Amino acid sequence: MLRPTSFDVAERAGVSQSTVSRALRGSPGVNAETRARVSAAARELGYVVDRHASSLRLKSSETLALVTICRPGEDRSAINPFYFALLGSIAAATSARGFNLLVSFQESPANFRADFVASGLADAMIVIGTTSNRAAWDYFAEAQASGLEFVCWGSPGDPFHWMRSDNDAGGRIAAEHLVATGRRRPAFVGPQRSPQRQFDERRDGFAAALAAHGITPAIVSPPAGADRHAQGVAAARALLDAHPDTDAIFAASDMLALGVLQGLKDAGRSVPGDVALIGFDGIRAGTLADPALTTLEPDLDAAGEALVAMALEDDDHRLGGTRIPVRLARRGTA
Amino acid sequence: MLRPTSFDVAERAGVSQSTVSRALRGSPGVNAETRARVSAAARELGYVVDRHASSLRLKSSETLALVTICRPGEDRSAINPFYFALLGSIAAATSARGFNLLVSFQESPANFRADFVASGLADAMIVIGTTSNRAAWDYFAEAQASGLEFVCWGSPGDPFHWMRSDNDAGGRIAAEHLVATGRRRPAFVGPQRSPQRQFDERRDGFAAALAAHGITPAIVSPPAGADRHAQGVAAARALLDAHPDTDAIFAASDMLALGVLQGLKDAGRSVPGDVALIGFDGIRAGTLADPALTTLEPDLDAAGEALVAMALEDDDHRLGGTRIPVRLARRGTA
DNA sequence: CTGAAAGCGCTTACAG
DNA sequence: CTGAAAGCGCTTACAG
Repeated sequence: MLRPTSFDVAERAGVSQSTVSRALRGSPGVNAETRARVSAAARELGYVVDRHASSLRLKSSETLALVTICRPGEDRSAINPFYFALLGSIAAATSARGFNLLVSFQESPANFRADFVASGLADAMIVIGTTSNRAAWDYFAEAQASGLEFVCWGSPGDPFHWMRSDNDAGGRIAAEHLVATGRRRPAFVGPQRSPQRQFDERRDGFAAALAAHGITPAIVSPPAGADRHAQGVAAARALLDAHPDTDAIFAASDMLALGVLQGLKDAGRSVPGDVALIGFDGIRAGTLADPALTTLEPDLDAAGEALVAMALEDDDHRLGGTRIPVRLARRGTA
Repeated sequence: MLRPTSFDVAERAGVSQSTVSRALRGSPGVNAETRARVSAAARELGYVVDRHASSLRLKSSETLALVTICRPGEDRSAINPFYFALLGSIAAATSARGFNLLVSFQESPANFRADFVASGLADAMIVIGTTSNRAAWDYFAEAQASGLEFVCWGSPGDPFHWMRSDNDAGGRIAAEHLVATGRRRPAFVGPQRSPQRQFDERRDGFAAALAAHGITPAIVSPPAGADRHAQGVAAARALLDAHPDTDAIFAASDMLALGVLQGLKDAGRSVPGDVALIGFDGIRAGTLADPALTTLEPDLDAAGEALVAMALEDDDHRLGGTRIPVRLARRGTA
C-alpha cells in the first residue's frame, strides 16, 4: 500500500472512516477507547492525513506565504541579511501557530507571483525585501488593486498595509547617544526621499533630537552603487570631502554603516576615536566587524510575531502602522 | 462571488467545466478559439486554479520541503549564514522548476516534523543545517528508517543521502596556496571526528597536500563554545599558546575563521602579516571583515541545483555523494 | 457515540 | 473537439 488513507485505518481499527477522521482531528464525542484504537491503527500503518484533501474540504490551508523581493540580477546569497533574519523570525511565529511557511524569492517579471492566497495555497501573504525593485512593487501594487491582500514590512509605497520599526525613536536614540558621548558635528548618511520612508523617518528623528541641542547634522545621500555596502564606502568619502571635521555618523542601515566603516578606515580615520558610527538593523555581520558596529536593533521576534498576527488574524488591518520597538545595541563603534 | 471556480468560468465562457480545465492546463486538442474564450473568462473573473483540488487529483503538489535544523535555543537570526545562502540557492533552483518551496526551521522535539511528503504537502524534502543538534538528526534518522525519504547537505550521519562540497580539494587548495605564499608552519582549526565529516575531509586534504611538501600542520580542535565564532576566538588563543610560531591557519568554516581572526587580533598578531588565514564557505560576512576573509567558496548555485535535482528527479539517488566544486576566493587574509 | 452520505474543486478516461 | 461523470481523500451535517 503506497499511501494509506483513512479508509485503511478504519478497516484496521474496525470502525467507519468518519470515526477515523473524528478521532484523529480530536473532535469531541469520540469514545476514548475508540480513539485509542484508531490512533494505534494509524500509527501502525504510518498514516498521515492528506493535507490537500483536508485543506480542500476545510477551505483553509494553515499556510502562510512569504515573498521576498530581491534586487534584479542579485545573487541569492547577496540578499540583505536583515531580510534573512526577518524571514527567520516570521518562520518562528508561523510555526508557533502550527502553520506552514511557503517561501518565494522574486526578482523579475519572469517569476513575479502574488496568487498564493487566490490559489488556496496559503491563507495570507507577507511581502518583504528591497524597495529598490520598482517593477516588483508595481506588480504587487496592481495585485493589491485587483483584490489580492497582503501585508508588508517597511513602507514600499502608499497603497500597502505595512508594519515597521519605530524609526523616529531610533533616530532620536542615536542622536542622544552621540551628544551624550560628546559628539558635536554629526552627519546622517542615507537615501533621501526613498520610497522606503523608513530612511527619512530615521533621519527626521535624528535631526529633531539634535535640534533640541542646537545641532544641525550634515546630510549625505549615498551615491548610486552596486549594493548598500558599496554605497556606504562612497558616501563616507563624499562626506569627508564635504565635512572633514565630522565626528559622528548615523547611517540609515547596517549594510550602509559597514560600508561607511570601510570608507572611514580607507580615509585613515579611526573609529570610534575620530568618528563615532551608529547603524540601524542589528544584522549579525555588524557584530563581526572591527570594531563591532553599534546599532539600533529592532526587536525581530516582535516584528515577526506582529507581521504574522497582522497577516493571519487581523482582517481589517487594525495593526497597520504598528511600530516595532528598537533598542541601542552598544558595541564598538559608538 | 468569493472565489470563482472552474464552473463559474465555464458558465461565463459558455462551455463545460471539463473544457475549462483542459483549456487552462494547456491540454492538446482544445479549439484555439475556445481556449481563448476560456482564458478571457478566467481573467475577467480573476479565476485561479485551486491547488489543493488540483494536487489532490494529480497526487502531486509541485512543492519541495526544506527543513533547516537549528541549534536548540538559538535565535533565528543567529543561524549560520551559510545555511541562509544555501536556502537562497535552493529557492532559486526550486522556482526555476516552477515548484513551490515550503520552509521549516526546526530545533527541538516540540517542532520536529518530517511528514511533509507523507501528508502530500511536498513531493520531496531536503534537510540542511547544523549537525550539532543530535536530537534532531536522531529524529530524522528514525524518520528515514520508517520510510520517509529526504536528501541532505553535508554528512550529518551514515544512513542519509547526502551531497557536499569537494572538501578534500578545498583542503588541498588551501595548503598549496599557503605554501606558495611562503608559509611553513601552518595549522588546521576545526572539530575533530565530528559527525559532520566535512571537517575531517577538509583537514585530510589540507594535511595530505602539506605532506607532499614535507610539512605537518598543527591540529587544534576548538574548545566548546556558544557558537562557531566564539569557538574560533578560543581556538586562536589555544593555538598560539601551543604553537606561538604559527604563520598560517586554515579554519574548517568561515564562522570559525572569523572568530580566529578576532582571536589573532586580540593576541596582537597582524593578519596576514604575522599569520595568514583561510576559511571555508564563502559567507557574505567574510567580505565585510577587516581584512576581508580569504576562503574556499563552494559553488552555491551548483549546490542548490544539485540538491534540488537529487531530491526531485533522482529517485534512486544516483547523485548521492556528488561533490560540489570549490574555488579559492582570494581576499585580504591570505 | 457512530455510520452513511454529500460535497470541497479539480483532472481525465470514456463516449459521442 | 467537447461533455457527463467518476473519483482523488478528506470533514461534517444528518440520522440513528
